[in-house]
Amino acid sequence: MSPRKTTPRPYHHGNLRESLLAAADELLGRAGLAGLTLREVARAAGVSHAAPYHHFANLDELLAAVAARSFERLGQAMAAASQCPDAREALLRIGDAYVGHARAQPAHFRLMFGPMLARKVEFPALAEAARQSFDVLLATAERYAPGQGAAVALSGWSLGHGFANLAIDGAFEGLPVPVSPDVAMARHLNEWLLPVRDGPAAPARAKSGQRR
Amino acid sequence: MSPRKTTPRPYHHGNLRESLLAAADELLGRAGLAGLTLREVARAAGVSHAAPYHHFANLDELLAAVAARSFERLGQAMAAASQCPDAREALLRIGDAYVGHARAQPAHFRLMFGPMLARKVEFPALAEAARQSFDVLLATAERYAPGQGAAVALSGWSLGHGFANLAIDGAFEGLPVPVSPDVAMARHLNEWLLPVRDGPAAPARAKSGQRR
DNA sequence: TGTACATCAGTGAACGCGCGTTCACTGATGTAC
DNA sequence: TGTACATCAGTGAACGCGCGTTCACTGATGTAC
Repeated sequence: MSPRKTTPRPYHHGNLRESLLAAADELLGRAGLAGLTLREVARAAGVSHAAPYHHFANLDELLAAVAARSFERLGQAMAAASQCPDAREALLRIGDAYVGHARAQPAHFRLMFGPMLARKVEFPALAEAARQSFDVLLATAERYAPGQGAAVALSGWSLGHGFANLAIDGAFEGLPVPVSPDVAMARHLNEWLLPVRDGPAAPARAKSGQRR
Repeated sequence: MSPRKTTPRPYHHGNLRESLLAAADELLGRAGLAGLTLREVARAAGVSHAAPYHHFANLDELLAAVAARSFERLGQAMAAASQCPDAREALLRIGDAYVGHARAQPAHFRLMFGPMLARKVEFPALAEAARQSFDVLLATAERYAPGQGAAVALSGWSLGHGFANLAIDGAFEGLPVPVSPDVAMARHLNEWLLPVRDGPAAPARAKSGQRR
């Protein structure tokens, strides 16, 4: 058998778009947001740095695609969590999934809510993926507190999002209180936000914090 | 009177460090985090781009100093809000100050919780300013719910921080629920988190969301 | 009060870097007949 | 099944950019005597 030096890379890749996205995904986790450049992605995918331009108009478009994919994964995890029959527990598990996602892939999390999200009008796939994630949360919140789903969803989202960001940014380090930046801690705070309900006939919450 | 072309800038500036910080502060608001470069700061302060190196070892040190100043301003606003005799109202006002600060200076807010905070060990002034802000919150939370200050503080911080971030990142735009990314909305969610207490003898909250 | 001198705080040229993007090109693929 | 040709998806050189940082320098300031 004649020794072939290296497997000759086919001139035409076949599925470079997917390969680029996969490479970008991996690179984002390894090098962070600042390390996610077009040239570095091309390098990781094993093609010349000009090749990506046949699949993405520019860097922003690739970033938006990576962000959209992350949102899809998050949405799927949240949807799975929402299957729990008990609405309150479902909300808590959604929170677990959210914070878990942020902690497992902090750079992805930052990208998802970074400058691309503000330009979601330009990137329909990203906007759609983000909306679907929110829909899962909203539906479950509505199930938990009929008629007050929006308030519950926004409170829970804010709390989970804030905790996740503070955790991955290291804001909790060195604080004079016992706090671990993990999912268990987030759930504890989330439970605080979600009183156990008596059942379908439970009295609705007061409008403006007048409950006790 | 002989027409002097321009007021001759003195070779020695006198207080360049302060001028650089002020210029950086202004620039951050105008050009965002990505626009905050050493060269641009020097330009804005009217000195050569090498001059800052006599006052800051490198870019990171300047960024950390700007972040520390922002934290000091936030801490002062929070401290003022905490003066309210009613502890619950004081907590709500601290939240107002927090979200208001984020909305008024989103780029500053991002810098404060950005990569510099994770390296707070290297920047004592930043760590100190951040800690003082948290202390204000913690003390007020403890006043509101003696013995449970930490949980209240962390819940409120997470909620306010998450809301602020989602608001300035544009995450609320286009959502299928009525939500305005402003201080009033944040206060509404915060009230949800903080039940009205009966007084010093009010029953303590259940440990794990068992209240209703 | 003068003077010599060390130190301080600026200047401007220069370095190297990696980036996004463009361009002419070329090899591979698909298709009409 | 062959063949001519259009289109597609790569390559590699090149452009210009602004950045952080370094360096030798110089003018201004402060101080010892």
